[in-house]
Amino acid sequence: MKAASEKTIERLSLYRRLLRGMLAQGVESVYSHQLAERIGGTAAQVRRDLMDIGFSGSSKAGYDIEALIARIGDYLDNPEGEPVALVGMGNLARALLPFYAARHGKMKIVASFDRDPQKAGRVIKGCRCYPVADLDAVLKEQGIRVAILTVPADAAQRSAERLVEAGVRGILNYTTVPLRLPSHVAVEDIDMTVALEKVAFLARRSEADGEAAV
Amino acid sequence: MKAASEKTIERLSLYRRLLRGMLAQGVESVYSHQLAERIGGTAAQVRRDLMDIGFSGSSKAGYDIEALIARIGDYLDNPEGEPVALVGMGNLARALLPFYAARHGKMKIVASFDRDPQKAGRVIKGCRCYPVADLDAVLKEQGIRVAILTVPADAAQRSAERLVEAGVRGILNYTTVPLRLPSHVAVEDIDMTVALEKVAFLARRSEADGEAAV
DNA sequence: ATTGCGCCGTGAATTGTTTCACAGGCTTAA
DNA sequence: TTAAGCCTGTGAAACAATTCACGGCGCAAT
Repeated sequence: MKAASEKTIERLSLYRRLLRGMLAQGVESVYSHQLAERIGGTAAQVRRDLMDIGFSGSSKAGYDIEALIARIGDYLDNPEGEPVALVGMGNLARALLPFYAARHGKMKIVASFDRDPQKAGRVIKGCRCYPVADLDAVLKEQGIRVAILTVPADAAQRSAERLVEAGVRGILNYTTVPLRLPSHVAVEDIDMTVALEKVAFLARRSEADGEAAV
Repeated sequence: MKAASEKTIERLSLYRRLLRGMLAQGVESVYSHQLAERIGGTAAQVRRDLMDIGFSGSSKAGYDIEALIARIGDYLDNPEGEPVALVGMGNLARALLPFYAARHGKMKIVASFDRDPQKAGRVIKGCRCYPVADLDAVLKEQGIRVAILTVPADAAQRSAERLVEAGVRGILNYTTVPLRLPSHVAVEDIDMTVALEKVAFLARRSEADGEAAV
């Protein structure tokens, strides 16, 4: 059982979400090919992923869903819980908040920050918004090590650096700026512009291929 | 010059954005290692990507920024322009709209759709919102082949299928549901939950590694 | 019992992506 | 005009991820 790859991590998170849904519907076990079909992958890949985290099924009933959810939790989650900060309380952040707030489990947005003094001090959608000046204090006090970055592009790099100084070790970057940070900080970019251009390109390309194949 | 990989497509889109910024600042040319530094990659990778689209620089001045932007445009963009539909006018969509509206170039959100009759018929943030019943007609009339999906999870699969029936060939999926669609349809998932869990996990793992290395 | 079937676990092969490393070109300087 | 330096373009090597393919197990049916 060697360290799972990043791709595997992503799929584990996805498996868990699907499994929770299945469990809620009363399903108790699942075969690799069933799970594969739901995520749009192959059965071998599912088996490989679960092998990577040392989880075993049986040839009879496949994988026990409840046990698998638990195992994925053991593997992915911080047992202490994971407090998260939301930095930059703009429109996007406000749309994201209820989304992440509805999460079950360990991950929880416990504080937000904004430059605008109008916002700071208020409680927005159930989340206390602090002025940026308090960033260091709040993060340290609450032991926050993961942040979601939704500030305007021109503030991105600077904000990220402040976060790292305040002890943050993982940043989910909704900004369009590629962050330059020390390598011990994990950054995950969600680049909505790139994603849209990519899908448009692929749509065109797959159409062209289709024609070519006729 | 064989077909560029998906990873390369993503980077091309990113290069272009950075190059536009550089050009706006009066920079006229760039070396592969400079571009690499900005995206957090290697010089060899940049050169390989540009080679893939048949773009050449010179050893003297590196790559001509203006020409490179143009070349990437030729490669990625639909010369006819690319009208895009936004399906599901919730909070997230409203936050995304101004974001995508600010795009330069070919890509443009020209119509949105919502189940709620209150929203349909209105113009929200400069984008006309139609009732879902008109989906087929509007998409065909405007020749829309790319859509951004921001409906609630329980409507995702069904909405996606309707889009495909109406001629859509690329979907940017903000939903948490993995879509099951014919393989000629390009789907790009933006899974915000998975991304957050991943970054939290990587943050913890890299910390653990750091300790282990001491 | 014994045979057949379907599924898991996994080494090996394959496919895809990144990095290495160097030839060749242009430029500057002695 | 020769030498040195820095950059591009690119085969080849290295690395990573996915898929293949088969042994083995457990159940069901004959």
